[in-house]
Amino acid sequence: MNAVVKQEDSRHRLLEVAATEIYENGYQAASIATILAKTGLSKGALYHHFPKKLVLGYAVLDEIFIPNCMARWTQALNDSDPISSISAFLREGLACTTDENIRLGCPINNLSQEMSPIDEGFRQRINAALTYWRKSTEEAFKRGQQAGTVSLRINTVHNATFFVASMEGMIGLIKSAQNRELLDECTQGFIGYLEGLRP
Amino acid sequence: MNAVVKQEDSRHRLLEVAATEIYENGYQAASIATILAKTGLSKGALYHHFPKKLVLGYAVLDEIFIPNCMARWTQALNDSDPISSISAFLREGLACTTDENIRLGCPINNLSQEMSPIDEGFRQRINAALTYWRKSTEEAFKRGQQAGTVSLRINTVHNATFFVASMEGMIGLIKSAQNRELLDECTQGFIGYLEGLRP
DNA sequence: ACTATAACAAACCAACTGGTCGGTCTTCAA
DNA sequence: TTGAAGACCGACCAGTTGGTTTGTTATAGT
Repeated sequence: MNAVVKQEDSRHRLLEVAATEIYENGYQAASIATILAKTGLSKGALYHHFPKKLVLGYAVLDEIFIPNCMARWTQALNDSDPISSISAFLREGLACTTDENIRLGCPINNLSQEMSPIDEGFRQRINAALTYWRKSTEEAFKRGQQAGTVSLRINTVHNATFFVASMEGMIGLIKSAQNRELLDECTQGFIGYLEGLRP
Repeated sequence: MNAVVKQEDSRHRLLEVAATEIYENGYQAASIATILAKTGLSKGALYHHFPKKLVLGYAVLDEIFIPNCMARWTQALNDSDPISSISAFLREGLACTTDENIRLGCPINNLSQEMSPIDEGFRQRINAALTYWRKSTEEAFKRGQQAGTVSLRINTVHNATFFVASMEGMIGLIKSAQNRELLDECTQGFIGYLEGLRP
């Protein structure tokens, strides 16, 4: 019993330390040695739970990054007035963005930019997450159209895709600017676009 | 004389091979050994022209990536109807985007995401380029307002920032999707947003 | 002709990379 | 009591990393 707890403990600790390490340095530059140092575990422990570094990377994506993002988003969408709720989501994001978030951006987007071209496993996982994000946004727009809060003249597919792209782009832009003001400006431009989707 | 030519030759070759290597793998994962192999030059040659890998990286950014991007953009902007010219730019981008572009995205954005958090030299260079891009877009919007082709009710700063963000985001999104159709959808959503900025 | 210097070449280096392997300790079922 | 398996340790490995050093060749200025 205790052994099982300890196992789950070690696996979890490995996963979380690896997540922050990958978030800070990217997957390729994330060093197994430093992950082990920060967990206090040994190489044997890591390679007992994960056969390769790649598998550890996939696990971080599947079990930490993607669930985290999805939770926050789906929670913000169940509404018949998506434009308002998304705007609120943006404003809330503006408020609760930490300095670390500004510096490091979105973990999924980071991995996407780094790994998509060179590893299919990463790419497919990230693409699935982004596709889900696009689809759920698209459905939110459709619900808005039915409820009369979104213009019937807009194409929900196009705008959902553009929305997700802009979202990732905004976070990325802030990363190189490292400037909160710019995040504010961009958010206002973003909200302006969203308001333009009303009937 | 011949020596000078040869020097410029070697430096240039180094720079260009390094550029494609960095474009493919990112800066950190770009291997000096493979760059040398592809140029046919020796380590002595490289470290004669560039004292460190970092300096080579900066040079690639300063002398290849940034000029390339700037040229294409400023060329697209000198117009009193920026919305039309930007839309045309997007449509042209849609048409002339190679498979490699789809797979690898925008070199500057790649470096931005990878290096901004961990190296100030990269960050400042990229930020300067993006700032220039934002400012020139903002001025294009202003010119449009004076010419009556852009609504006076929009905030040019906010929308210029949002535009640049969306641009980078779109390229990034396509990278993980690796899907031309999605680029088309996103472009249409993008153009829809731009059209909404008219009076 | 002489010399200084630019332009390379290539052997060499310490540090680090992800990954392996033999062994140890604990837990638990038979 | 015994045996098997899970959990973990840490020495070890081959290969790679960016970077240095020593040496050679070619060219330009004097």
